[in-house]
Amino acid sequence: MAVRTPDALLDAAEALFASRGYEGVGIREIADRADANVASIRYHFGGKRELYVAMVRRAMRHRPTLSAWQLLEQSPRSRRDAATLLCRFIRNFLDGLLGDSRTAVCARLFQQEASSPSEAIDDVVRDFIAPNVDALSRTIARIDPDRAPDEFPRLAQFVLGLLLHYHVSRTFIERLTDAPLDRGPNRAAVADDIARFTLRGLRTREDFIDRALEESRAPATPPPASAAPKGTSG
Amino acid sequence: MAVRTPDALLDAAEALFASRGYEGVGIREIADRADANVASIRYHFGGKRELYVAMVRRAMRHRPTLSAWQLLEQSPRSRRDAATLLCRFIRNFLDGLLGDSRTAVCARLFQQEASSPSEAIDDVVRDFIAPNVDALSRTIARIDPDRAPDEFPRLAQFVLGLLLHYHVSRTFIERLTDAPLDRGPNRAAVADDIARFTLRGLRTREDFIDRALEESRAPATPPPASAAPKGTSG
DNA sequence: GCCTCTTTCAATCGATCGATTGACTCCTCC
DNA sequence: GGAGGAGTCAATCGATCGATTGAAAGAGGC
Repeated sequence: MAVRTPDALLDAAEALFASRGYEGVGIREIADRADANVASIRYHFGGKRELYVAMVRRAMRHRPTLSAWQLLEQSPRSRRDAATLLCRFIRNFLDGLLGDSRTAVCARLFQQEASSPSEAIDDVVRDFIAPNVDALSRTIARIDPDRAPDEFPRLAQFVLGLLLHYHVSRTFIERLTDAPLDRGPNRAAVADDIARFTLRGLRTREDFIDRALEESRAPATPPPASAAPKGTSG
Repeated sequence: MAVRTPDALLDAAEALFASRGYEGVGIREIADRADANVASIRYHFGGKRELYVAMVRRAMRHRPTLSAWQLLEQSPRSRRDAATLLCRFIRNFLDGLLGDSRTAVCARLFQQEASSPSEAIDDVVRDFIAPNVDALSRTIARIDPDRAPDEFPRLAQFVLGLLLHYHVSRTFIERLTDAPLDRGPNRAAVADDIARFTLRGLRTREDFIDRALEESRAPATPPPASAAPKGTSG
């Protein structure tokens, strides 16, 4: 057998719960998708509820592997570098959010936990939201440092709000504009506009904004020199 | 009898579906809350699904009565007036969203329709989202007119994203900051920061921002003189 | 071979779901 | 007073829900 039953159940539960919600999915469908027996859910997890909580916890623990958030682990050395990094993050995050990646799944679970919290909500905050808001706050502090320290988390929420809106309200936005967010050109234009709007909100000089947007389109590392910023395990 | 059974069913359905979702509520609970019999749902609407759709349609048709959106029916005569109006709208909208008003119910239904659309989604777009985005776009066009016309709807989405984020992610934001958004001071601070962030994103002059925020705290009509801008039916 | 522990499986549990029935009450019109 | 439609009601339908059972299958130790 390729994967053990508990993992297969968690995978199936993640896909189904994320797309149709807790009440919208029955344990039989989960078991079928996982090629397992219904009773295996009770055997391995205790019940439907416990499976859901375990699935959310696991999904949130996978946060460090999401590429957009990895970007924010860098420490930009100047305001301009920080602005470039933020542009890169915004584009990367939006790509993950509107594509079919794990970011979208996380966002959907995030949304469900927000509207009806489960026992896993503490894990969602601790393992996912708090670290991400921290990292975003730090980058923002580099861009617009002349603020009281307690302002940065709120500004981080603003950036998150702008981005998540295109996930939460995607159905409506696509219906209003008749422009699908699936493909590249429209999505890239949205990312650019969000970046511009955000940098202006962070009091970035106009010429910095243009340069940051341009530099953020370069492939990998922000400036040519300096040590490689990779901090992941491998 | 105070209200007719169909209205009582719609009222009960609105409260229950908005808070727990379509799958999370049974028709018996709806009927109980409405002091009606289960069979009355089938008799008056045809079934659970039809009741839900009728409820959403009715809720969206009540949009013009939401106070924040009424504000945007004004036509500000200057950029500064427009900025003041936007500040007022942001504060008013956030108050409705985080309070217990009909705005919050609409937002919750909006959210559910976005994540799993029903047959009522066209009505949501036509009766609620499109007019509101239009009104917001027009105000934004007054504040930052030197843009291509197709940019304004997107900027309106940005404002909506910033605001709705405090509804969608409210659970997490309150847990992160340990500051409840129920009462006034914190909520007002959030509204001020959103307004400042937005106006900067709309390239408003800094001295205009300060004055707009200050003026927006005045009670009713923006400037002292001029005709009363009320355009509602009554 | 035999015992033990883990895991899987078909079958079934009681509860609840939305839908539906047929009798009953109430009001109106003739 | 009686016919007829509108609306309400308790009761029940089959289906599905999550939970649970006991037997069967597999793996490892002796």
